[in-house]
Amino acid sequence: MNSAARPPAMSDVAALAGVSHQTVSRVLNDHPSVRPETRERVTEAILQLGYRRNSAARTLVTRRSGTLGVVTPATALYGPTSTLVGLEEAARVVGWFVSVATIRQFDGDSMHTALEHFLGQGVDGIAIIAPTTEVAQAIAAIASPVPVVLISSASDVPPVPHLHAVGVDQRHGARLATQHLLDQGFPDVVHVAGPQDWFDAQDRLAGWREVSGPGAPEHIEAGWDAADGYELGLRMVREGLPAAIFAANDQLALGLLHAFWEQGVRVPDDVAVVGFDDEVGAAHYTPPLTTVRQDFGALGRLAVGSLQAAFAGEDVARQQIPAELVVRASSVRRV
Amino acid sequence: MNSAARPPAMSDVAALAGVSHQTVSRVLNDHPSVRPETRERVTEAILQLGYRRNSAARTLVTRRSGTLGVVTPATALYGPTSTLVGLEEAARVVGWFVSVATIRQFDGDSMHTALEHFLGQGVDGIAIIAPTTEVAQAIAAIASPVPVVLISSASDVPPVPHLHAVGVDQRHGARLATQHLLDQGFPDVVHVAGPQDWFDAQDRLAGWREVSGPGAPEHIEAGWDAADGYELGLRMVREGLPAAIFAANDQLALGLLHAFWEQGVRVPDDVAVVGFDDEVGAAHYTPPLTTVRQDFGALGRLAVGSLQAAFAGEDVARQQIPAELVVRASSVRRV
DNA sequence: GGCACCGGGGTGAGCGCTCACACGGGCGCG
DNA sequence: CGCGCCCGTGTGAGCGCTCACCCCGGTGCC
Repeated sequence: MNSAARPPAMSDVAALAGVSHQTVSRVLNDHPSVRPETRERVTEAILQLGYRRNSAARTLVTRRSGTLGVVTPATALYGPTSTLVGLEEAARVVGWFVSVATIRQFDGDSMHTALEHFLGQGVDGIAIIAPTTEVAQAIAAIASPVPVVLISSASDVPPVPHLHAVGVDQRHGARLATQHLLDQGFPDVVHVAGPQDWFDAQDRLAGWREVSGPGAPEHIEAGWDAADGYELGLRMVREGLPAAIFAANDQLALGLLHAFWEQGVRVPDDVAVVGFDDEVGAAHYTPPLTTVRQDFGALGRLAVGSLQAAFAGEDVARQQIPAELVVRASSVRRV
Repeated sequence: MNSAARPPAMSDVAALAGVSHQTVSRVLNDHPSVRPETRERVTEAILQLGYRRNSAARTLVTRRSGTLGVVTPATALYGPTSTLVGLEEAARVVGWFVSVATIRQFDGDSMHTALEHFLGQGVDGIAIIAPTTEVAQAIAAIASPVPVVLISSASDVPPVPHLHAVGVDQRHGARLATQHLLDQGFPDVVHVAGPQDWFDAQDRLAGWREVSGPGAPEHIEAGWDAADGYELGLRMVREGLPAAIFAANDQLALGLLHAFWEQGVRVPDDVAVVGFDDEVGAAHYTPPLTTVRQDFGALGRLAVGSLQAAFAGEDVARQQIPAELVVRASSVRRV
């Protein structure tokens, strides 16, 4: 075993197969003009030596690393992590590696650090699971030599060169949820909105407003956490319950359900609740939660496709994926 | 602007600063013997040119990519995603990049593909969020030229060179949960176990058995999903309720709570429930769930530390982190 | 028969960096 | 005063690959 010494290089394979290093390269890159028997000889030498192409050398000369950098918030939240998984799978299909950087804060500094991190690494493209307006502004301010795709529903991403944007149509999802509640006969629908510096929160609010109309009550702004929903739920019980609530995500809805259950308020009889995300477990909340599902697999594919288009020099418009309503017990009054 | 042409190289910086490329390299690598004024001149040239060190070239010559490969299941499950986040943060602290590969199945083929993927990329080390025995066996069968750390509670990982293992002490956590229920005065504790090809499930079962003793009723094996817990809960209601249940994860517990709530069984009055994971939202289940929390940040640091030790040639034993019990309403009978 | 052309394959340069080593000058010390 | 040593810096090789180009021999066509 010479395992520890130095991994085999292309020249070693070439020597063993009795060809030039260039022929080995041709075999590796599926170049057509190699005789089948030569190809086979090379392939066997590769196997025998346990040869693996050195990607650093390849990257050095081609100036392409085949790596996609993904910036994601440092949380185990359902949306971002699902998006990450979707991205990884889509990237792998087209032969890209995925490198990850998490950020704790969405300020310009963190974003700048993360981008530098990736650019120094030589990624070919960057995807940013970028929820807040602040992030978007930070991105816009940084001149990236590689294409960047912003994954968010941002309806108003500033038009920056190299900056694409894809997302699930949050507004559409919010319309579905709100309309569903209205269709159930609830006279009006209160919206518990997420932090308004998040695009998703903005768009869910906008979708709700489109359907509920100008006469609807004001929305209530909250965070994303179940604790926020819980506090709010308790306050509602004290100050008066609406007929129906559209919560900006499932965690908020979960907190509301908790508060209502604790206070003896029945859902959906006393108040109907709809969430957003269809988190793992949402089908087993008490009661099972009506919510809006996003196709993160499709989202990942869309993001990757968008980057590929960017490489090809195409100027892709913003692309959106429709959302899907999942109706469960929390919004359907028993007859 | 010559931006599109070719990114500036070390030699460009050197020319601008009036030094040799080697001096630039020394500045970049914080080599002590550079005069402060020279250093400053170089630094300024770097800034002026927007120079970024080409990591491919660096990797090529040093044979170190500074990249950690992480293999993780392709799910948004709380445990794996939290571990991933913990790993990324720990890796970044020591200056490593994190590259991710997700796998859908835990068979040897998938693992082999993922490892080849990383080895071809030239990672310096690999962390495997490796839940099943099958994965561990697959790893053991692959000779990796770089250190591999298995992140799992596996008590019986086969001793393979270069294969380290770290984890949260699942058995300890299970003992805490079970003992807590016994301390509350519940005569016996039924365990709803996870899939027994998962290390975590095995160890949680083992910990439960250690405390509950041989006289305890048989455990019930299930999956990891809330749906499994729900089915089981319904069956328990039909066939007879235990006094207390220790579920192998929070999702199972959530399903149980759902079934019980639906059937009018009160928790914890009729049956107490404890979960495992302390997922986001567990504090707002109905009722709030007593569960076992794992410190994923510490886990990531431990894994990274273990790899660093491997680089240093140390032969590190398996390392475990204690778990922590979080008591909430689902297991505490109201007085 | 001469020439173009194409399949199959080889040669050499160079990507941008680090490493080993060389080199000159100042300083301490015998 | 001479020698050695260290500080600060430069020189050149080479990491393993791809790209541009060259070369040779067989085939088809005028």
